[in-house]
Amino acid sequence: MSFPPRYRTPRARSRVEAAGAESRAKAVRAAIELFSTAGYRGTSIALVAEKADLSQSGLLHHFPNKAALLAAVLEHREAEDGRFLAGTDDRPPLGWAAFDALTSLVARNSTRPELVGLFVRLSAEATESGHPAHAWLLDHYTSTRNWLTDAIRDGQQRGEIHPDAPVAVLVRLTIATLDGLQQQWLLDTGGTDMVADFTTFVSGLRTQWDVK
Amino acid sequence: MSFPPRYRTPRARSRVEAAGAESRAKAVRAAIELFSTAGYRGTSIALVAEKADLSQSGLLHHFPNKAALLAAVLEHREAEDGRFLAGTDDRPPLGWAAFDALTSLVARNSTRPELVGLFVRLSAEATESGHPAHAWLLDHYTSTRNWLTDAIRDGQQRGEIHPDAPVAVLVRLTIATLDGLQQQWLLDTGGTDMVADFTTFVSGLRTQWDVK
DNA sequence: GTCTATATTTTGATAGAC
DNA sequence: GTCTATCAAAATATAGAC
Repeated sequence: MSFPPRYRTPRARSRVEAAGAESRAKAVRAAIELFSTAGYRGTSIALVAEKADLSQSGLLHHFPNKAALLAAVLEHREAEDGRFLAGTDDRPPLGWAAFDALTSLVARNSTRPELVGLFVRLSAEATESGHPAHAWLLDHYTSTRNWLTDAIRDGQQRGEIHPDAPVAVLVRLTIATLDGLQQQWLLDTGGTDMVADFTTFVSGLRTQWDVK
Repeated sequence: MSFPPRYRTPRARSRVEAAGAESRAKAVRAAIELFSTAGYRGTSIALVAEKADLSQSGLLHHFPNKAALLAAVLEHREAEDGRFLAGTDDRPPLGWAAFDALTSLVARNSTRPELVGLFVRLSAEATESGHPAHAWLLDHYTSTRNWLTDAIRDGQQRGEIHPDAPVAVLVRLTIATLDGLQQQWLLDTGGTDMVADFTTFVSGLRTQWDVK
């Protein structure tokens, strides 16, 4: 984990605590909205506070500083993702099914421009090694890459994906496609269909590396 | 053009003008370096000035404001690109040759992390409609898309690329791949080989859509 | 063309009352 | 938990001397 959890594990709350938690959650939502359009650097905590109907100090009561707010945002995002890719089952999708799961993820993302914006902007910002989300970003890419690598390898072992498929390259290309499509989708005035495009990409992979 | 040119067209300069132009160019170079790591929003003009061995006001003598500095940076980038994709010939590469030209571009980029960083960061920042580089970014994507679209269509007409190839989708996927690989390349500690990955992508396209 | 000095705003953060 | 008041630092920009 790149950021230590600042939420306590859920438990029964007194009424006062519940009110506080609500403000906090409101602040996180506001931060997501603003970070996703102006980025982390581009949004002031004052603006987040305003959007959350709090004073600046009221906001800073919940987070020691701006970086902590970002940490909470990232945490929330991961939680909302809720291990989406793990599938509704307990078992993660493997082989080509992993690509289907990714397609579902794209479909879901295309209804959530805020989350896409958040990710695209933070990904670019946090490439810098000093950025407060740098560790998170590294972790995100590493785990995504590992997950997809394992899925493809499993497909090869089960004779579903061709053994000659260059796994590492395909993993990087797939992730690149996902990221790049999001970038274009954000920029476009609604013209591009991420799902259709990614589907085409996947079917290209299949025609080349499917064992049939 | 999204930004009006602020450089005059080259001509003979007096010695005083030459000194001024040198400071200006130095500032642009410094700005590129800083924008490419911390982004536009993340770098102050004071820092750019320092890196260019100028006072802040000395820098602002050449550019009315920060946005103008950014405009000069973008202009410089386009100039340095020097219509790289147009090829060394007078004629732009068409059909599969366009993808070879893109591969060359990737190879060139992989020796210039500053330019890649600049583009990746600005692309993400400038997705926002209020950003000073927003128009530039739109223009950049539009012209790239048009160029590649025309190249593929030409390949189809000459019987080099399969007529059933979904041109618009391939264009978006190719651009997405380029952008996404740059993102990963920036993040990585030197592990990924953009050129090799993109080459694999292109050969995938060829095996699927080449007319042979 | 370049500098020093300064004005103005914005930002992140703290202190302390309620 | 939330607010008002306040601070110190940083950032953009301008004025005017040289």
